[in-house]
Amino acid sequence: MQPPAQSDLEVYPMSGAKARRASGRPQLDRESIVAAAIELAAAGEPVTFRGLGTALGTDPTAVYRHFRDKEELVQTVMDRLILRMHEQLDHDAPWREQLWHGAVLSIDLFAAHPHIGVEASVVGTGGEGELAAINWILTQLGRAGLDKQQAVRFYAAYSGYVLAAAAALSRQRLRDDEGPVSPWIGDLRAVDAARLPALAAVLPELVDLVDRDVFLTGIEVFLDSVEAIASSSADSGS
Amino acid sequence: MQPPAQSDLEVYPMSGAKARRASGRPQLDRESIVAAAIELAAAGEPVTFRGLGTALGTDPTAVYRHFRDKEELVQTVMDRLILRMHEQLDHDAPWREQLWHGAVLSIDLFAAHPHIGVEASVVGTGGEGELAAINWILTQLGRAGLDKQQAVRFYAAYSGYVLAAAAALSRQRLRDDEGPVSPWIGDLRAVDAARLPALAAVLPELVDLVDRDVFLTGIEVFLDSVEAIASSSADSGS
DNA sequence: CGTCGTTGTCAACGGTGTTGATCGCGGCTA
DNA sequence: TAGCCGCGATCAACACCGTTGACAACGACG
Repeated sequence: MQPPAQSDLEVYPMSGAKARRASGRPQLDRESIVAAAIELAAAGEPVTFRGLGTALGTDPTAVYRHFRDKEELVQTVMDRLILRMHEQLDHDAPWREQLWHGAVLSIDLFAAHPHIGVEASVVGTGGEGELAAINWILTQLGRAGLDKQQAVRFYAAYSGYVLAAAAALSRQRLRDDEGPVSPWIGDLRAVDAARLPALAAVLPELVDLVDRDVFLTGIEVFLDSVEAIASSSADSGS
Repeated sequence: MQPPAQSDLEVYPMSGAKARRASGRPQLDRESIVAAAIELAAAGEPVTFRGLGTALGTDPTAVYRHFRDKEELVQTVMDRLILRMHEQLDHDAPWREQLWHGAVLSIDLFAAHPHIGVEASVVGTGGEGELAAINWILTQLGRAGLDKQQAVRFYAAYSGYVLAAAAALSRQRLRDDEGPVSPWIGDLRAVDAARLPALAAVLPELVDLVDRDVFLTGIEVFLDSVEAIASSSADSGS
């Protein structure tokens, strides 16, 4: 985790007048590219090959020597973010606290890198971080008292929901940057109480759920249901 | 639904030699544009201004006279799809059947229009369809026995999850079109049983969860938990 | 010492959303 | 009825994006 000698980016003697070469030998590797991408995303800027190029002091297309696609790049970056989340967990805490904390960390981490976070619900990294996260979730669900079948089902629900939340929140962050908007539900003055009674009845509660809280309450719902299922199956089990 | 006189596209006498005009008067309106967009999406083709133009027999940029953005277009299309889902529901069925059916309908409808569905988890239409859907979900949750607070919380969880599922499934449909891929979890031969025991233990169950079933089981989880919460609060209530 | 693979460079392509000026038709007003 | 005027379609162009292929420099290797 200690930052390796990474600052030697433009320190080459540069024989000619033109700045064309800058290519001694190594220059780029997956690590530095991913780091630059995360930095860009953290600054709220879009992660683009050209932007990556200027950030790294190289030609944009040089990235293609280390990543086949933009998709492979984004996947790697996302996997790194998931890994960060996983590292910040307290693996000795009670299962419910861990799952809660992990969800909050994921959502906030992705929302802090919006241009990456938007893609969250739609990719699936297949990398080290994701595998570790799956294993962790399954472990906690097992500790909660779920059997294998139940754990797998709840895993799908949990991760799907968290990633969706992260994507939606990132999206919102991006929109807020380019102009203030009304809360997450479109224009709720248009709600006709006669035609949509159930909606109108809970309108104040809905407006209270802003931003991040919308999703966090969803997580609580999920954790509640884990407890409910676990205890009920424990009843029938003993 | 009957096709209106829409075939008069290039049949104008055309005073000059050039085919430039073709513009009598009406030509386009929001309705026909949305219909064309849905048709494109249903064919698995990307919804693009240029493609929309050729499909409608007009200049691509003509669409801008009826929609401010591409985003506004996509939102409108999505809202129309949600409306279709809502219309196909049996509003007299038991709440659990309705919520289940609605989830299945949503997921399948979006997956049948992949290039629109991918955006599902990330937009939020704010239109008529979405409002009707919210009202419907809240109504069913109320019938299930949840109070207002609980209903709002479960609504967030339910809709977020369904949309995420739709987006993920659409994504998968698109990928499958351009080349067969391994199942939803990346490369699971790389799983190290010693480092990731919980994952390795349920690996067969995970592989069984393919495609759409991954998400449908998640829906069941949510519905189970609705029942659990509702009955437990009914206990403490009486 | 010559060859070869790796890696950065450069120019270019095709596709995207989006904008501005232009123009023709139809409805409105004088 | 004659003339204005605005709305909607058009066309050309812009900026940006991911991606490709040919090329050049450098280290490694036989």
